[in-house]
Amino acid sequence: MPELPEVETVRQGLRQLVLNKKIRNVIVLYPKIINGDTNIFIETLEGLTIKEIKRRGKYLIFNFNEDISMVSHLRMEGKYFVRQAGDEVEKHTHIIFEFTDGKQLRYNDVRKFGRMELVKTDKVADLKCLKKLGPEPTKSDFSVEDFADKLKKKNKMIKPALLDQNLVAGLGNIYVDEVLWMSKINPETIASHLSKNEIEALHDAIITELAKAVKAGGTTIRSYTNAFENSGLFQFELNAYGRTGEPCRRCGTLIKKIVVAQRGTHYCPSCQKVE
DNA sequence: ATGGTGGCCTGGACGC
DNA sequence: TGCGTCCAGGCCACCA
Repeated sequence: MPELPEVETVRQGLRQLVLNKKIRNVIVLYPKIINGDTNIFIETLEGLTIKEIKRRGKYLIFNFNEDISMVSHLRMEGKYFVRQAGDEVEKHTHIIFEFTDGKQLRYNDVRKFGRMELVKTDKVADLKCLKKLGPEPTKSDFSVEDFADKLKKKNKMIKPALLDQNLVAGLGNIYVDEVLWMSKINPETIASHLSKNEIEALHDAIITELAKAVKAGGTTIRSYTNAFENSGLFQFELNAYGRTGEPCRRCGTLIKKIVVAQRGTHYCPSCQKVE
């Protein structure tokens, strides 16, 4: 579910809720969520304290003491929330981190797609999944020159190219539709065919839109909530995603939904023509 | 190396 | 009401 703005919002909430808490024990109800040996996962975490929570792309990174980190990906519907020991365990809760103060951090995931794994803190950056991530979508990390060079070599459509996390990290189906609408690019345009102006507009839209969505606390379409179980607000600012049949806010043409690379794709057939 | 497909899971919306 | 079908915010293994 969550894309960069939602993961960042979860991170900020979790920092407020569980930073400096010490794990008393870990209960694993659905082991497939954990990459690697479940017993080692449990034994390693017991007695450790959460010192910091970071993010890279859509990955959450929990830093513990003892040079241990946990890399966690929520995929489509993963959520973290806090409960009190003894509270009824809800239906889709798969992992429970019980703290020494009686609070619990619970990982809940209806579709069981999420994954987490332990790694030495100094080896986090070497993880295969993190190594292939492109730059963070910020002014300081995301260079328009590098972006243009990579796009020139891509022979696939721009939508799947942006969903691939190695061009730039953090975009998912919602925000790809949004940044393409914003920069007036048709989602089926072959990436290498984009003009310099289009690339610059796209680059700018990626940085601006994701930052705006972080400020709004992310987008809640169906199930996403932050660590406090609140919805985001960015759905009210969407221009393309989920607006099938509604008028384009620029030109009034009805937003159309098609399938691109097996993903539902929303765009304005007038503003976003293939060049 | 690159680009395209199926699979992982469950539940909600919709049509009959 | 009940059943079947389709769809869903992501990623990886695998194929040509």
